[in-house]
Amino acid sequence: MGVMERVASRRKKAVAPVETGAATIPVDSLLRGDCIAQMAALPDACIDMIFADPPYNLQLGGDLFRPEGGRVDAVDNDWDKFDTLGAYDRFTKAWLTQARRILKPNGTIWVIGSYHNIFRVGAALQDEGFWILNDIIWRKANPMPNFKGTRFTNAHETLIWASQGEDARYTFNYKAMKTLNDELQMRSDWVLPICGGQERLKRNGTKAHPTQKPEALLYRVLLACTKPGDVVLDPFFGTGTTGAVAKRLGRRWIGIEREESYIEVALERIADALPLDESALTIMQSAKSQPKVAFGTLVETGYCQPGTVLTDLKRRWQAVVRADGSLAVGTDSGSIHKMGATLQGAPSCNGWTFWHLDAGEGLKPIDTLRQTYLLANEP
Amino acid sequence: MGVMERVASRRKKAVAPVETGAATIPVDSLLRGDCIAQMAALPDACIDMIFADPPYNLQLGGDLFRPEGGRVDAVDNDWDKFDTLGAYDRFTKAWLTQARRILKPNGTIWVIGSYHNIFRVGAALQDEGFWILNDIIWRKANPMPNFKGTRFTNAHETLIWASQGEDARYTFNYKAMKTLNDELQMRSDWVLPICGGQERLKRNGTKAHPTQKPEALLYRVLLACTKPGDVVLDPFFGTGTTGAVAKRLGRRWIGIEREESYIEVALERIADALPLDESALTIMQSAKSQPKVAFGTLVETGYCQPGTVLTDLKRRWQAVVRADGSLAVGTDSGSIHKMGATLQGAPSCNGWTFWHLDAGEGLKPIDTLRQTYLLANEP
DNA sequence: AGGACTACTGAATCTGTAG
DNA sequence: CCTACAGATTCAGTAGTCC
Repeated sequence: MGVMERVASRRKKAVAPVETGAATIPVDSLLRGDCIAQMAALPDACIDMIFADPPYNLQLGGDLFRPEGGRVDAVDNDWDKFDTLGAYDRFTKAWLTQARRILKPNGTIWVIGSYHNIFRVGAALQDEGFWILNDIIWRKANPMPNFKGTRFTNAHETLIWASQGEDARYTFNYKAMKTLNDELQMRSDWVLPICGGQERLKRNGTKAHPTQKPEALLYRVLLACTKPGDVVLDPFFGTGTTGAVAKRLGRRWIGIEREESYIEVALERIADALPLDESALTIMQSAKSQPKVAFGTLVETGYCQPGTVLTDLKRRWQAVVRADGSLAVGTDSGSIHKMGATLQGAPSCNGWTFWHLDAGEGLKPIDTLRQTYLLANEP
Repeated sequence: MGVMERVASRRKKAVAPVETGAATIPVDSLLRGDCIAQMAALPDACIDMIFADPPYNLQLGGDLFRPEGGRVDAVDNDWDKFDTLGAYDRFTKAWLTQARRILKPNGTIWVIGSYHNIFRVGAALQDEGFWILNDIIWRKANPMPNFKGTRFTNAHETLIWASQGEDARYTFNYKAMKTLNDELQMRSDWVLPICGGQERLKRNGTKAHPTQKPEALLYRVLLACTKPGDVVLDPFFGTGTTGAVAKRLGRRWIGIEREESYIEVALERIADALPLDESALTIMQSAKSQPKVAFGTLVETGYCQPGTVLTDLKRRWQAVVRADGSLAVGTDSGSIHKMGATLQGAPSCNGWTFWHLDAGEGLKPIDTLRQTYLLANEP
């Protein structure tokens, strides 16, 4: 039991806005202008859910070129520029304060970000009194690689889901999530593709917004944590993914956006949005990747010790497993597949079936190790 | 705003400790007591990597960090929350300050946590001047379900990897990670099982430590970001997973722990850990770390005759090798890299892979000449 | 129609050394 | 501090063209 639980349990009164009842608010509409000013104009406790995709404050350096020569089309918009971390924190506190005020006592807030900003946003949420319910990892099926080989591929973004306080009740459609996930509890990591193809909105042939979010992501968020008819506010509306999905799911929406070019695209898009049919929904959500296991994982997890000697079925060659999952044969080394191919003079090779362990009573392919691993570690 | 302001301004001096050279520090050993006091006793810039799994339950460290006199007078019933979050932040800042001081300028720090504390830790890292390189998601293959069905199954933990500053160099064994992941770049989401079965340390039949980390996790961290012989410090040592894996991988370790019951288990465990021999420890090296060969050397030594005609893969251009190792294309000339870049209109080009020899049965990159040369002339 | 091949793209804190 | 330059570096997916 962590400190935050202990502390909040002493605080019995939830520090949350008061329900105002039927205040008149502009639903299914877009408010033009600065999100803090526009939120300030809304009454207390009128929103069921807030979904926010604030600027990430990326702090990119110069141009980045791909290995084949192309230039990466980076986010260089003014709205993502902040002079200091302190300035970003003040901005975050300002919009979170308003968000907390207009959110109903039993409403929840979702915020999405990357490592550039999400830690500051998460700390600010806690400082404001929000109670974190989950952090959710959007694992991108097809992220941009790290072209220079300097870091791990940045293959995910983080969402935080929080209520007004520890004792607040909130909407969580447990059964719907379980159904969506083939009768298994929905986990905190979601595998979804990035937004591209037909879904990606274009203007004059180029992307209308640099960071358009996939509808599948919003679909899951809204389906999990709102009821039909709920009012969903997105203070950083962009091209209106939140509005489009809300409309499709029978939720009401309010968007706030200040860039006229995004507004045009968003309104047109939402006007065209139709309720999704079941098959489209199923496809959208079933980005299940089959479990792939790298040979290196077996080394890391102790299923195959570094130093183990492998051989091919005819015992023509021997290889030693190294700490990084590579195989050493004489002075040459490489992955199980590469070394198998090299030794045979073949263009490719399935290392899983080529390499064998000497198990005393005979050789067995290393694929059996993978099967053992999968048996022990499949959900 | 102090540090935060300075760090946010790009390309400025990294606020980092000074290298002290050969300071005497106690390696491969466990220091008993409070981690802040023990780190304070270590010299500046003596550690290559810090791996930290800090508590988020202040029961472990709270006594030292109760608010001193003259503390913030918080308002109404928020005082306890503010007070306790503040105490956790002071604790975090205190140990991070020491960590930053004892870490070498080109060392890196890893911290693991969950949504209860990771946002505060991440923000504190940035406030101290650390530069986040990646956030990593440990995706648990077999997490504890959410029994009450009130939230998403909490199926991951977050790690942050950071350097001393934006311009700091750091160790990242890119090629080894790529090999470990079946020839694909290692991503920021790591699928690994939780610690259980034989690996889970028991004492009197119950688990010896509530949050023992799997060795596979530390294995990947240490393999990715340290070199053999590096000194790895773990200020929240627990049952010594970091020490056991460091010993296995030929890294030196320092652990700090104050609970006697964990210390006993840790020392016994590390004593039992078997170090891998040097051949198994060898990992795949990036081309970056291979000895450089100038193209001119290949011309001088006869591996490529002056007058040889080179072409790109699509045979769009032809170039003639000159005696000084430069290439002539029409009236223009320059290095293999410069000419490749010029012809493509690209900012840069790797001439070794751009230019090809016509070898009768097909084109082969001139990089194969370099490989041949290296094989024949390496010690 | 369909397969092979090419071109392009996505929230990216993306080089290192010598002079 | 700067500039110059050698040279290392990419995954999954969509769309279009050609045969």
